[in-house]
Amino acid sequence: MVLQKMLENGFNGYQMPPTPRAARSSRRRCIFQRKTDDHQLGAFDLLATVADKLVMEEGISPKPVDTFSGKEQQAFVEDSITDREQAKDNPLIVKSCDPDVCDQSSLFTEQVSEAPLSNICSHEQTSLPNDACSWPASVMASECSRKAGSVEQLDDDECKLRLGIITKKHDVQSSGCRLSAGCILEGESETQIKMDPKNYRNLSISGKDDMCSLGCPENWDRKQSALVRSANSVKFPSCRGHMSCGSFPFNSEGVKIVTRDNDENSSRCTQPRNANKAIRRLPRSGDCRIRKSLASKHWKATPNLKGEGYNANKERRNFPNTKNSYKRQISQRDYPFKKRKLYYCSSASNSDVLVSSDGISSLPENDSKGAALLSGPALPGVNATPTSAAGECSPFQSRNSHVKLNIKSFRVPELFIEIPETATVGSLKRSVMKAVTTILGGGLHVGMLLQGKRIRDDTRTLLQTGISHGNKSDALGFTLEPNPTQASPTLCPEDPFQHPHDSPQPLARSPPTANEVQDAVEQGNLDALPDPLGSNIRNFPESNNDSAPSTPHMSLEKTPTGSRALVAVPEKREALAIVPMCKSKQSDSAQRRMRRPFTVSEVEALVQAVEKLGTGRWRDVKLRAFDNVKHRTYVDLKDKWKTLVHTARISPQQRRGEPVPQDLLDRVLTAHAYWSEQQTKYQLKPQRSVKSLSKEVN
DNA sequence: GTTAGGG
DNA sequence: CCCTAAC
Repeated sequence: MVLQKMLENGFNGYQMPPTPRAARSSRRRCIFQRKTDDHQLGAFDLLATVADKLVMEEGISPKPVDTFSGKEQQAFVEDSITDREQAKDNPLIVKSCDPDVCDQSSLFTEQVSEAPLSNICSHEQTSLPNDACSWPASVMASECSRKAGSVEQLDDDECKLRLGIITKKHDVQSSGCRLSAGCILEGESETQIKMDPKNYRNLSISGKDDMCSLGCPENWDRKQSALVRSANSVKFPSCRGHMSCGSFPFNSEGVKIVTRDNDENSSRCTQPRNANKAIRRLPRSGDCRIRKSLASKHWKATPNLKGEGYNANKERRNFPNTKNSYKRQISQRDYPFKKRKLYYCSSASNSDVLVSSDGISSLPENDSKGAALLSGPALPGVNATPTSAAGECSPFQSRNSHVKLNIKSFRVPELFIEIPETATVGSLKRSVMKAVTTILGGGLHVGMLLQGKRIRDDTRTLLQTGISHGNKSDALGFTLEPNPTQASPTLCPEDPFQHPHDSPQPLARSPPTANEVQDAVEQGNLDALPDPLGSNIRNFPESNNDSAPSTPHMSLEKTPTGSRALVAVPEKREALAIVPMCKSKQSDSAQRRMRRPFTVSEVEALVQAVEKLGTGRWRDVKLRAFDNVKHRTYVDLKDKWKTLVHTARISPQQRRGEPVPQDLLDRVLTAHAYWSEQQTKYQLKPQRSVKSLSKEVN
């Protein structure tokens, strides 16, 4: 029995009660109660269970429509009955109680005659006809779209999984229908597509604090549910609680993005009433500039922590732990004040896909639209009865030829957000929210990847496509792609700082690699900016070059967790199951520091210091000549000296960059020769310390 | 944490 | 500038 299998595989969130053989002519309501410790299980698990149960015990094919009622802390599943006539009047309803509310142990189904559907949710606009189960997925989706008021059209014979995902969108965008994953597998008891509980948690945008975060654990059992609605409008905040798996809280109107942070009083990023507009129209001030850079593997945060007095010792004190942290901090401080590209690395989970059980399906470079990645490889956790493979879409397929897919979570596309460092965390959060909603709000398309290759032929069966049960779990992947026609990526069209090429065009272009992004940031943007040091050069070397002159007022609050974590992870959101971002290699490496060529003044100061202190005492050199220049570490000075020596030795024609006065180069060679000699002497005569030598020099 | 040196 | 071995 399927249920049994599920239990064996750890899917024990629900206990199936003895089910009364309900007369199909009556409306039934099954109430599932979850154990508290299984609260992380998502609605999809429930639905899968229900679907299986229905198939196994009732012999009925679930109808791919379900609704969730977060407000009531319940999830409902409406299933059609094979007998259309009966089904029409007597839908089977499966209800899941909120784990926090319901008793843990009991789980039962009850036959409820004449259970008023309307009490559960407004079905009129969300339900598909009871015979919808017999429709081709595309038809169903179309119908769903139609009912939902969406223009979304699906390709014919689209995989039902896709259907489910897409329709979920409708569910949020309007009062549209929603397809349950469990129902996707119609007619086959063995087939099940369910969300992995753990990953399921990574799917949503938290509604708890009205903030966009990825990885809300309890998605459907929110106090407020957008799904319980009477009209087409969905309230954003409530809706968010439901953002499970493809259901994005997006409303065509009346969406108000509210963050919990009240620290932002600025009006620069106010929330427009219209979500789409909100996204498109960011304040003229240009503070919010959000660009999506496609699909990369992760988000990076390039934080900038300025305003902290600097000295080497302090630097060390502040970042005593690791070299990396030290480096990272320095890096953060180093970022130019003018334009800052913040890569939000909310978490690996945000960016990382979720794919199959064991792996991550990488997003191919050519998968341009892949903003969100959803992959669903074979589900290892489920006992498979592997056979050949078959298209799950077809109810007529052999019973034994089904592919089991497990969609653990999906990935939020990489966002490119530019925001002034004077902006508050609150505004930043809102920016992220806008970016996310912008990308997702336009609707989603689902793409499929097999072995990294995009599957474009929707008419082929899974078997023909090569998707079989024996596939490696990471072979198959799904991508959730923003709908190019609806998404309004241009968040700040009026932003004076936004150049045409900065406009998000995520949907159409290939996802840039991390390097590409970086290049874009550094070359296209950062480097184009005036040298921040330029105005400070005169004060060199004693001046505090690093204190971003142009932002004297800046009072960027330091983020405890560092700016890299800025976004995504709200400090106290225990609920957010966010995978540590440091998992990925990319996110592991901090953003490379911006290149800051040494100025002649700096070179002079360096040469002078080295002449006095000698080589090999870079920390002292740093303290002596660059003590208040945050962005120059002793390693930098050492490196610069190295390059200076090299530069001095090559012909002027070979030199690049800002020319260093020959006299300085001469001094470099002289000092280098001298100290090299001293070093040699030191090695030969250990009794004479380098320090004493330097004193002699002084 | 610093230094030295390769990349 | 990054990385890291070596100290």
